[in-house]
Amino acid sequence: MSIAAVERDCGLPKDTLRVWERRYGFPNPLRDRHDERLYPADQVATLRLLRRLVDAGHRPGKVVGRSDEELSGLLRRLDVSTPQAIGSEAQQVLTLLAAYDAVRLREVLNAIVLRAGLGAFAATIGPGLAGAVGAAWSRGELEIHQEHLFTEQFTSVLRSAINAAQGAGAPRGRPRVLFGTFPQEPHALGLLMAEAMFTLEGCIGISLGVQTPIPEIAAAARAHGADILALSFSSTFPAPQAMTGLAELRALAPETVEIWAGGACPGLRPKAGCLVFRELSAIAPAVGAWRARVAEPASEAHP
Amino acid sequence: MSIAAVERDCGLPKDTLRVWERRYGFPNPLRDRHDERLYPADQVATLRLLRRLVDAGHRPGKVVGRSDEELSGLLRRLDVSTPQAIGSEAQQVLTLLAAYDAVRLREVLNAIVLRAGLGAFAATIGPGLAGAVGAAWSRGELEIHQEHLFTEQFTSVLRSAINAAQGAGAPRGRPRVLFGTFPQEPHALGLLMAEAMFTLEGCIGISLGVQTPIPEIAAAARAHGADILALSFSSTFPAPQAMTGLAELRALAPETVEIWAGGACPGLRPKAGCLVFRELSAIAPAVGAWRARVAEPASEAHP
DNA sequence: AAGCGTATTTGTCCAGGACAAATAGACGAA
DNA sequence: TTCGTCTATTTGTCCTGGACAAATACGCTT
Repeated sequence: MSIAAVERDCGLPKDTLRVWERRYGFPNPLRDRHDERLYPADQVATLRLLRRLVDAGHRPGKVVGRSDEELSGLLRRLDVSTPQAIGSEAQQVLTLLAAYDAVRLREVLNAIVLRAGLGAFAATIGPGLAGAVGAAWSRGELEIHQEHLFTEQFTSVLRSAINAAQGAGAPRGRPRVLFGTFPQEPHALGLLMAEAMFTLEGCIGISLGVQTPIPEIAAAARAHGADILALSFSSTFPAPQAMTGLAELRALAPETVEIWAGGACPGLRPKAGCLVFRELSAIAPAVGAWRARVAEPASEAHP
Repeated sequence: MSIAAVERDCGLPKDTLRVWERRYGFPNPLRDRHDERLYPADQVATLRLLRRLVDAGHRPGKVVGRSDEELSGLLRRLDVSTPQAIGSEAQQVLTLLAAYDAVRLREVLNAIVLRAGLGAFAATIGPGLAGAVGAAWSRGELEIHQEHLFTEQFTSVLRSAINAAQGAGAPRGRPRVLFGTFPQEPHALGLLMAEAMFTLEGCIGISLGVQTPIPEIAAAARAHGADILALSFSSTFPAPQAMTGLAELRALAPETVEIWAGGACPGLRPKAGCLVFRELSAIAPAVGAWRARVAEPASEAHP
C-alpha cells in the first residue's frame, strides 16, 4: 500500500506519516525497488487505531510505537468511559448491519421516525444510533462498508422525513436558516439532523452542503437574506480551526446574521457573536427565543 | 491564502503547486515572514481556470503561464464544442440559482420529476441540468455555493423520488445491485441517478455511498450476495486509475457478480468482465437482458 | 488508418531541516 | 481550592531540490 493510499485510508497526511516514522520509528514500511514506502496491511490497521486514539485526545508521542494490544486496551477504556447505554433500537440496527440487511434497516429506521416523531429521532435517537455504529466500528465489529451502508440509509430516511415535514403545515417563514460546514468538514449527518430540527420549527431552511469556503458562506448569507447561519462540527474537527473559522465568518457575514454552531467537536466554545449548541434539542427553544427577540424591537420589517 | 487552502480550494496537490512554480514560473505566490507561500486571490482564480482546462485534457505545459484572457478563451471554446443546447428547464434552474431561490428551485425540480417521470428525469433531464450548472460555474456565472445549493436540492428531490419508487409497486427482487464509487471519487450525483434507474426496474438497490475502498466493495458484494456492482465515474476521474481499479475489483469480487461501470469519465472502456454504460437509459434494457440471461440457464436458485 | 516503440511531459515521492501552532506543565493570584 | 498566565515541549506543516515512474504525444511501420 503506497503512502498516498494510506493517507486516504487513515486520514493521516503524508508529511505526518513520514515524520512519525522519523521520530518514533513507526510506521516502519517496506520499500519497493525505487525506495518508495510500501505499508503492510497490519501496519495500516495499527495506524487506523492510532488515528482514533489521537482524535480522542491521546498524544502521538505517548501512543505511537506501542503494541496493538495496548492500543486496543486504550480504545476499550475510551469506549466504556463513553457511557453509551445501547438501547434496543441500536442493538437492532447493529444486528441488521451485521447481516447486511439494507432493506430491513431502512424499514426499521422509517418505523422509528414514525413512532418517535422526527424531533426525537433527529435530536436523540439519531445521534445515539450514529454513536453506537461509530463505536462498533472502532471496536472492529463492523467494516467500513457497513458504516457507509448505515450512513446511506440514515441519510435517505432523514431526508425523506425532512422533505415531508417541509410540505406539511404552514411554514412560519422567519427565521431563514442557512446550513453548511467548513471546508475541512465532510460529515453531513449532523447538518442534516440540525436541518430537521429547524424545519420542525417551521423555519425556511436552505442547505449549502458540506465543505463550503468561509467567504462563500458569508456571501451566501448576504445573498439569501439569511437570519441564522447554522454550522456543524463533528468530533474529529480540530477545535482551534473551528474557533478561527468562526471568527473569520463573524467578520465577513452581515452583522444582523446570527451564527449558531453545534456538533460533537470537543473544543467548541461560545464566542462574541456566535452561539454554541451542545444538544440538538436546544434548537427548538432557541428558535422561539429568536422570534421573541426580533418581534419585540419591531424595527425589522418583513422584506 | 496558504498552500493548504489552495490545495483544498482548487483540488491541486501541494506538490503539484510547487512543481508548477518551479517549472513554469506560475503561480508566483508572495511569501510571509517565514518564507511560506501566500497566494493572492487572483492567482487562485487563475489556478481554478487551469484546473478546469487540465481536467478537460489540456497539457499543463501548454497552458500554465498564459494570461487569464487566453485561458478564458480556451474554456469558452470547450464550452461551445460541448453542444449542450440549454433547454427551458435548465434556463429556469439557472435563473433561480442566480436569485438564490432554494425553495422555488426544489419545487421546480419536484415538478419536473412529476411531469416527466423519474426515468426521464434521471436518465436525460438530470444530467442535462447538472451539465448546464457545471458549465455556468466554469464560465464564472455562478459561485461555488450556488453549485452546492443546486447539488443539495437535486439530491434531496431525487432521493425522495427513489424512496417513493421503492415503496410503490412489487419489487421483482433480483438482480440485487450494489452501488458505490472508488476512493478518489467523491461525486454522488451520478450514483444516485443510476440508483433511480435500477429502482425503476424493480431491482433491490443498496448504496455503499461514495469513496469505498476496492477490497471493501468486493467484500460487500460477497456479503450481500449481490448480482451486479454498479460503479460511477465522473468526468474528472483519472481514466487509467479507473481501469486499474476495475481490474482489481474484478479479481477480488466473486466471479458470478457482474461489474457495470458508467459515468462521464472519458477514458472508461469495456474490459474483460466489466460492462461500460455511456448512457443511463441503457440500464433498463440491460436489466431486462440480465433477467433473461440468468433465467435461461436455470442453474441459479433463488436463495 | 491502426498498432507499436520511443521521447517527452508531468505528477508524486524522498530526505532532512526548520519553525509556528497547539498542548502540557509550572507558577502565582483570587 | 480554582482559575488564569507564562514557559517548555510536542507535533504538524512547510520548505528545497533532486529523482524517477506513470501518463501522454510523437514518429515509425505494417
